[in-house]
Amino acid sequence: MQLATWNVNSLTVRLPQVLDWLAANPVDALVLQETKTTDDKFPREAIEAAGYHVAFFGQKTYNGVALLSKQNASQVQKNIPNFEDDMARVIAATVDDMRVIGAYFPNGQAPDSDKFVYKMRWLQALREWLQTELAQHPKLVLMGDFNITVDDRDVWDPVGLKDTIHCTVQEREHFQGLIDLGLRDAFRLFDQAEKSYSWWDYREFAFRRNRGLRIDHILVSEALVSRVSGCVIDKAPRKNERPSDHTPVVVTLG
DNA sequence: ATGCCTCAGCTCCTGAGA
Repeated sequence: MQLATWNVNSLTVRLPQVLDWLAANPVDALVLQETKTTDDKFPREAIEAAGYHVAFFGQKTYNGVALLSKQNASQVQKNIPNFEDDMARVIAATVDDMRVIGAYFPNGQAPDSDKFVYKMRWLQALREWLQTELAQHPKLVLMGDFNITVDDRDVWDPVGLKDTIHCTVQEREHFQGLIDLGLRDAFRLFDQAEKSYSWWDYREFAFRRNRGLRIDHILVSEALVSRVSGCVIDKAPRKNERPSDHTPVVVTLG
């Protein structure tokens, strides 16, 4: 079984790439972030025609998430319960025997901004909700665009970007808070190439120069760790014409 | 360079992304 996450930066623009990628990588579930489309315009038919069930939760212009799955998804949850939020950032569902959560974490903009304050509040609410989710669903996968680098290995220039957005101590403490709930960073369960990233700026030939960040993650609960047989970043879609700035991350479970 | 790309939209500029 394979699960994947991809921030597509507009599903309207990237739908053909998503369908092509699924044809080549028929994963059992795929969560998307930054669909940037309202639910009435969501391309449900095209995705169902590709053999996937789909649950989605969007808004105009910004944010928006979706969960595609070969098996039917039940108990669909949109956003964090009991956390007031204007933004469509979370979609969760039960697929097979697993709770699958796709999330688009707030960007945060800058450590001294109001958006950073919101990011901290959102992270705290996510952690509290996940604690209850884990109690109900010990087999749980949290994946998406975290907008957090876990440590300096995830940063192309850790000196120059020290304490900047995605690299602050506060963000990393929140990431560790998720780990402390009993989750593991699937990518680091395995030996990986140095300078492995999941996002590259569109500017300054950042992809070609591999000036990137690893901010897209897949966390698996302890109950699933023994089943995880691999986790890779698929850089191929970043080489497409009109690529997303993010590329998919894929985990394989036995 | 508060820039460099890319996307959406109250679209020919602006806000946001990371």
